[in-house]
Amino acid sequence: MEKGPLGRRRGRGARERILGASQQLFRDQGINRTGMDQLCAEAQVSKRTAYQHFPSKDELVAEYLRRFDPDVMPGVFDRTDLTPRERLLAAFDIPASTPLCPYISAAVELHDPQHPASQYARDYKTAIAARLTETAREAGATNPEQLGEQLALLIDGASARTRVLDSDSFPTAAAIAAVLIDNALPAT
Amino acid sequence: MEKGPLGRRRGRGARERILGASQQLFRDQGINRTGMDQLCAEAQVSKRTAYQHFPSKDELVAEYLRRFDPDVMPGVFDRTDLTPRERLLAAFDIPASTPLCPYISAAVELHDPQHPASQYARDYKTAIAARLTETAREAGATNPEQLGEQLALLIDGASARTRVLDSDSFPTAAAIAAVLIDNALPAT
DNA sequence: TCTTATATACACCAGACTGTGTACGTAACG
DNA sequence: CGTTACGTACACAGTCTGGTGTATATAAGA
Repeated sequence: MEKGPLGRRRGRGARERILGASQQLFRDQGINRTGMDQLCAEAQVSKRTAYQHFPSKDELVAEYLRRFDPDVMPGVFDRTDLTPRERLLAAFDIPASTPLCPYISAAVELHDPQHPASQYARDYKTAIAARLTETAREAGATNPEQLGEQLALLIDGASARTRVLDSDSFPTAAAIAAVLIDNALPAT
Repeated sequence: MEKGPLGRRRGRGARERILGASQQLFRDQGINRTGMDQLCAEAQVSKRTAYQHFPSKDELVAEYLRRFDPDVMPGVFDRTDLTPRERLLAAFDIPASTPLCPYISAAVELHDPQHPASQYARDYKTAIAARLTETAREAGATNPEQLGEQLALLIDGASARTRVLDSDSFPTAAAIAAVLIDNALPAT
């Protein structure tokens, strides 16, 4: 078995299997309803091994959230085939695969702003708002910070509402976004 | 002890104390993190009594949500001293007392659309949207249903974002609401 | 080869959880 | 008064939880 560019992955990759199972189970069942026994069974990893990689479940949850960025909004902001305005709207084209932004879920389930994972949740939310702001600036918005923050709020609103009502709310959010963007751009 | 208009309240009102403690603890700590032992201690009720009033914790949670309506947005929609437009905006004047809409919290924590309480959560969300729609119609919006749904989404977005970021997002939502309302009203 | 890190199987712990069984008060109401 | 419904105290069952101890296998790297 070849070793990767980093010194890691010498064993059989138990750590990655654990994180993979975490993504699936934490999203499908929630964090609190997923026990370590079930998680280890799903990952085909002994419980002892899991606790050799992660000192506690809380730390595993934190790492699960830290690893999440690549999956959400994968290339929306990097699509050069779209105008900045189209890129802002593309952020609302979510194929209903996401049951609920896992960061909102985690913040509710953990219920403790001091939890190591809660910090990652805030960081991620801030990062998304920053990218929206950046794109808004490219689009020529008069107040990019405001527009970015507003669009971020729309995304979270659609996520939450989709979860509670069990029906897709992103189209509604996209409609609002279109209005806001048109209002924020001086003239086209 | 006089008996009320209904045949109820013959005893010493354990049921009301239980529901009162539920409101406080479920909101402050979350549902899953609040055990029945703690809840009964807070309500100064024996655990046996609690289970004589509610067949299970799940049913207690359902009743807790069912009883919630009066507390949220108490008289916003009934304030005759405000114009319909002002009433729509007043819905975003939330004094940061609400940590997170308990219905969103419950939907995330329970994590089961079949749960008896999840139905109440959907009902409540629908009711709020309906009242917003109604007020939007009074205000003369061209598409009241759309505006009502949009404003409801803003409230949920502000709730969720306030929770995750630990900072008040309702002003942002109010700003969006003002834009949407102005856009939806033909002319003033 | 031998050493060392990684993973495994499996039993086990202490605590929290929801929910119940039992026997006992006590206030209301006829 | 006595009856009846409500409430109490307390122990306990059964289960799940996160987390650990121990002894053993296996593959990588020297």
